[in-house]
Amino acid sequence: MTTNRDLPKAYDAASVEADIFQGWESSGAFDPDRLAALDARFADAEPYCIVLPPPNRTGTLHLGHAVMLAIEDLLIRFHRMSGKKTYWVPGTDHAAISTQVKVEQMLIEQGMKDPRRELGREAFLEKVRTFAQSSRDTIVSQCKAMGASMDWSREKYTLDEERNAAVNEVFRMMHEDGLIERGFRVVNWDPVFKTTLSDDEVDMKETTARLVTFTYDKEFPIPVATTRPETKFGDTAVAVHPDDERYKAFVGMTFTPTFCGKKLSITVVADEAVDPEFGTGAVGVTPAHSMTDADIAERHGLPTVQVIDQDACMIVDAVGEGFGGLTTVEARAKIEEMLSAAGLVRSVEEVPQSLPIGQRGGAVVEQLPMKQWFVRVNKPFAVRQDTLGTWKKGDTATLKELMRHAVASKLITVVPERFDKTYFHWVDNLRDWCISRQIWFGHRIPVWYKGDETAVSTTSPGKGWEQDLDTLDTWFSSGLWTFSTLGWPDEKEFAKNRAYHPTSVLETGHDILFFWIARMVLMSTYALGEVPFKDVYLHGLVCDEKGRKMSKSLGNVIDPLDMIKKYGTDAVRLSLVLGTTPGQDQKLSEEKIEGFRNFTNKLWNISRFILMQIGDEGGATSDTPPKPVTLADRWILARLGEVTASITKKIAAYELSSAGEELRDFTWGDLADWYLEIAKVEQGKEAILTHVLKTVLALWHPYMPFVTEDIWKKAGFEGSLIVASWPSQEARSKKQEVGTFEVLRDVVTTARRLRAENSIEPQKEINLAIHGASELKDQAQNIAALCRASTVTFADAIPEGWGSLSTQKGMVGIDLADAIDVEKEMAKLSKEMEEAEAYVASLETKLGNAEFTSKAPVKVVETMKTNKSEAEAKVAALKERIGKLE
RNA sequence: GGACGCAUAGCUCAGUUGGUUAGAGCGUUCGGUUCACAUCCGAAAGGUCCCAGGUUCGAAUCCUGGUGCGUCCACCA
Repeated sequence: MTTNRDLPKAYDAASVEADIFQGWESSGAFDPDRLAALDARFADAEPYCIVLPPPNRTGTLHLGHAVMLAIEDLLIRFHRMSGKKTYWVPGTDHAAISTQVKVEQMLIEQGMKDPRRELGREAFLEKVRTFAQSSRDTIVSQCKAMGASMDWSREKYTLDEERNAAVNEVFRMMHEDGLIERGFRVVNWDPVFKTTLSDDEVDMKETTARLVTFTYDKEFPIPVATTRPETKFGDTAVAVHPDDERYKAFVGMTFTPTFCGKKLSITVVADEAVDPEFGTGAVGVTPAHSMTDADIAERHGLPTVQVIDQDACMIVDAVGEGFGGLTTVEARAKIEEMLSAAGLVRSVEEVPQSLPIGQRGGAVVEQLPMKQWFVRVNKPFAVRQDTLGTWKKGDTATLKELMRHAVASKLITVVPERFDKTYFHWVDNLRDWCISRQIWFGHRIPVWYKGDETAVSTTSPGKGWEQDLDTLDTWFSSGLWTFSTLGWPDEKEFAKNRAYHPTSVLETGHDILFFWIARMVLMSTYALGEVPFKDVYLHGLVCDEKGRKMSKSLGNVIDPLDMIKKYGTDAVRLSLVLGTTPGQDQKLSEEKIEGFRNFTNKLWNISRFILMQIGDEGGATSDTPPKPVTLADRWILARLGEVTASITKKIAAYELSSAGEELRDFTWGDLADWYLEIAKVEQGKEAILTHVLKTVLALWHPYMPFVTEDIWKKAGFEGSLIVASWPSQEARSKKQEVGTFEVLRDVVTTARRLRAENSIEPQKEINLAIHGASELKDQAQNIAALCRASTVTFADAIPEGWGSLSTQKGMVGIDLADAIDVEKEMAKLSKEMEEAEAYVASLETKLGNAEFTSKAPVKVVETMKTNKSEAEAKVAALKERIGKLE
């Protein structure tokens, strides 16, 4: 074996990462079917599968994606090392409207006025496809830069042929089951992009509006209030609360007022939805332009009159003279003017209002009645197969019930758990899902019409059939992602991958719970009768150091690639995983990344030191832990076992941050600061050092794959770390060893403090006396080295004239060559004694309390007793010392 | 309007079923040319665990109420 164990002084991530990644990829470690060729233990291994939440092909990856990749890669690497056959499915999302809008805006910036009209459907789509392709290339290279160990040879795309087959099949099935229907209903309409939007694609923007209270005409008895006077041409009723005494007499009556030159037919209806406290307690009902009004209209069988068209203009035929063709805003002003002139306005006030805004383009969304395709979430249907262990084939259920049950039954576990509630709330309030879009980029609605749309087909279209021009909501295809990527509906292909579904975990940002997670549950429970994943892990959003969302307009965006170049991928990954909590938004600063760059370098130097100790020939490479010789050996091996067991448990429980922090504290605080320092004194530790290094590199690998793999190779360890075995968690209950070592630490730290307090030059060697830690008698050599002492004596008392400090249960002293300030020394010791006595007293009180000793667990009482005797020993030592000084 | 989250050292955050004297990183101060590392080493200072009650032998932790900040959902015309 040729090794090059002379590492440079500092780790240089940029110079090695690309090669390391290349090595992994070509080795086949990312491909579940090639793992067995790398290590036999994968041959009949349990499957572990994550589907990558496919990034949108709208540009480049941001820190949110980086978090996702860091966490998923961590989980994949952990499970791969643990011996699972890991399959991380990569892919991208066409993101229909987002991508189309983006390209449209780019073309407009390049000088086109109306790109869609100018280019036509095919030429425009070609532009979109070109953009999507280049975006995809960028995304793939960014994923690789993050070290993501997914198999790009199996890449999927939400808009490729196989996924289209899945989309068409699910559509066909749902249509057959009556779950997808075409209907004339009020939908969200974006008048700028000229497409419908789902409820989830509409945001509410806080503004103020003029609330006008008026009557339709002089004779109409009930005043109503509105912020949208222009829609009032479409009013077909006035609704009041059933218990409202003011209006009871009018309920059931129909009036025919003339509103701004147009004759209306207004029926007064009683409906629970009306709040009698608000405004006049009466609502003008406009079924065509409000979903809530549409609901009221349905309950009372009221007609619908549309007054606004798809350009957000008034419809000529439906409105009063002079209004046809005006925009809604123009019409609004004109109506208020006319009402006012006619003396019909009771009051006008500014009120806060939430305006519906299209999530992508920012246009004010109109609610219009249109003929569209809907997924019926509340409609009972006969399930196609045994479902979720609860419904037998043929049983009746609704999609909403399936969605609810998947999580309520704990078939899916959500981390953090509290998002259950959010999910249930969303599911319970879900309305039918409008899935047809009037944009061009996306899956075509798989429906063909003949004649005057009288004949409809969802399968093979013949001659004379025309396909629906609309496309599907992008979430329809992403909802199928967990199984469409595994080959469904192709039976042969899906059979090959069957063991991977349900996938192991779905990891994504909590902001996407409704859009995506819920829809995957819907699709999977419907089409397969099973959940799409067993666990859901939701990470928080990445904000800037002030807690603000990163955005281009604020100029606070941190580009992951910049950070990777500057600090290395491992540092970026650590900064995104450690110091975070699932579901909790995190603040990220460049300083944080820098701190973790320092840690990667620390690990590098720990390795460098160990490799120098081992030398080119030395060091056992056997996996069985070597025999410890000294206290420090026993301690480090015990701690290593403890830490391995603990972080294994934590990672399995998704406590990724905590596990990483524990490992960091061990690596830096135990291994580097103590064990390696002692190794400089106690020679001949090649075997243990090698074992510890191998174990630590393996434990760190899921978190920081590059530096660990680099060291592994340079150390000449066998094979590739990516497929090395996860360290065994052999239980090592060596509590007493750990305890004794803690005493050593305490003594050394106290002696160092004593040095610092007395301003003893660092190079100067001291004489050290230790009182009350006789178990350390065989550690004199280590203590001497760690404290820079020329002599170490274990004494019953600290000699007079020496400086001293108390330890946990005794004292240490150093020879100050009679340069001691007795008064100062006394003051210091008295203070220490006071504190120690107070502590003893408080413990005495507690231990003297019969209620405490009888009710508290034995363990707690025992620890307290130990503490008390230690503190008492300390007090005794202090007392003696003070006595001497006096 | 509803739901959820957060509030602990100057800053960012841990604190896992309630249990010793509440921790870490960064920052600060002091000291360092110790042959792995100054991207480092040693030491120190720094806390009314948001407030008020309650439960308990015992509360940062559980309960009630309040305050401040944030997120999501709904939305009153």
